[in-house]
Amino acid sequence: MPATDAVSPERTPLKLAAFLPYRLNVAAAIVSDGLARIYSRRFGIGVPEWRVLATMGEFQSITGKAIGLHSHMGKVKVSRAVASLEARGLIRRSPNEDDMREAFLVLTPEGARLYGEIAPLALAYVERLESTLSPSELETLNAVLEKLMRRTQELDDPPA
Amino acid sequence: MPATDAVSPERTPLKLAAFLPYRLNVAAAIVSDGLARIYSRRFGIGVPEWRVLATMGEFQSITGKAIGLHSHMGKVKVSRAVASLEARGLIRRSPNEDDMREAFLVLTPEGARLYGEIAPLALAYVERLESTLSPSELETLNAVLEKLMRRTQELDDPPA
DNA sequence: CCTGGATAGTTACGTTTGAAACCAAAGTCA
DNA sequence: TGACTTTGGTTTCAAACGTAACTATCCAGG
Repeated sequence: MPATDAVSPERTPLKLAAFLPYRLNVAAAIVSDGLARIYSRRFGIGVPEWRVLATMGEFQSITGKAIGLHSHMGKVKVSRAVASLEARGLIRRSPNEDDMREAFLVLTPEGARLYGEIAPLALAYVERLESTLSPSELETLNAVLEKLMRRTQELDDPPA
Repeated sequence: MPATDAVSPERTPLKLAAFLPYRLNVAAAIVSDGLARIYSRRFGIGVPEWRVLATMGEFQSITGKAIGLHSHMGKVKVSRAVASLEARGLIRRSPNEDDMREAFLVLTPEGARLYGEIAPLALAYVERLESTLSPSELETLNAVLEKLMRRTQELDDPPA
C-alpha cells in the first residue's frame, strides 16, 4: 500500500475530461463559437443580439420581457442587445398603449432582411453538425438536454 | 396563399428552443451554475479557479501551460486563476530549474484539503445529475459530446 | 557565442458582464 | 383617492473577460 496519504489529494476519480459539467461547457462553447464565427464578423453582431434576432424571427412582435424568457437571458442583457439592434435600425419599438412600461419590438425591413440572411446559414450550420450524429443519437441528445435542464433546476442543493 | 410576404421574415423553421447551439448552451449554463452554487459561495472560488484546482488534483504537479490545455482555458485566464489561488495559499510555485520560463504548480496542504472537500461534493452533484439518465443515455451523451467537440473544430467554415 | 525567432507567463486596456440601484408605469387595497 | 407594492426596463458600478502588447527565458542557425 502507498505510504501516508493523509493530506495529499485523495484519490477521487475526478478527471476533468470526463466530468459532465466541464464537458458540456466545452462542447457548448465550441459549438457556439463555430456558429458565432458565421455571423459575428460577417454581420457584426454578438450572441445576445443573435438570440434576440432569432426570437424576433419566431414571434413577429414581442416584448423585452418575453424575449428574456424565451432566450434565457437576463433583462439587462436583453435591454442592451435590443438597444444595440434598435440603434442599427434592425428593430423598432412599437409602444403598447395598454401598458406603457413595455413596448412591442418588431423587426424593421432591414432587420427582417438580415434575419433572412443569417437564419439559413445558422440552420445549415447545425445541419452539418447534426449530420455527424445518427438519428437515434440526436433524439437521445435532445431528450437528455431536456432532462438536464429540467432536473438541474430542481436540484437547488438542499441545506445540509 | 398568404399575401405579399416578400420582406417579412421567411418562414424559416428556426425555433430557438429547438436550436442545438442554444440548447447546448443553456443546458451547460444551468448545469454549470448548479455546480458553481456548491463551491462558489461556500469556498469563495469561481469557475476558472475550480478548473485549475480540479486539474491540479488530477496531476499533482503541472505547469500553467498544461493546465490551460487540459482545462480548455486561455493562458490569461489560467494566469489569473493561478495568481488568485496562490495568493490564497492554496497552491505554490515550484520553479523548473530546467526551464525558468515556467514553474510547476503544486497544491499546498490547505489547497489539497480544500480540493479534498470540494471534489466529493462535485462528484456527488454529477452523480445526482447522471442518475436521472439511463446508462445508455449517458453513454450516448458522452459519445455525442465527443463528436461535437471534435467535429466542430474541423468545420472552420470554408471560404466562399 | 550572439542574433532572431519561439514560448511561458504577466500586464495593460478596452469591452462585456451581472447585481443592485433606479425610474416610470401599473396594479392593489383601504 | 392616495399610499405601497409590483413590474418592465434602463443605468450604474465594479468585477471578469479577451486581445494585444510586453517580459523573460529558451532554442536555432550562422
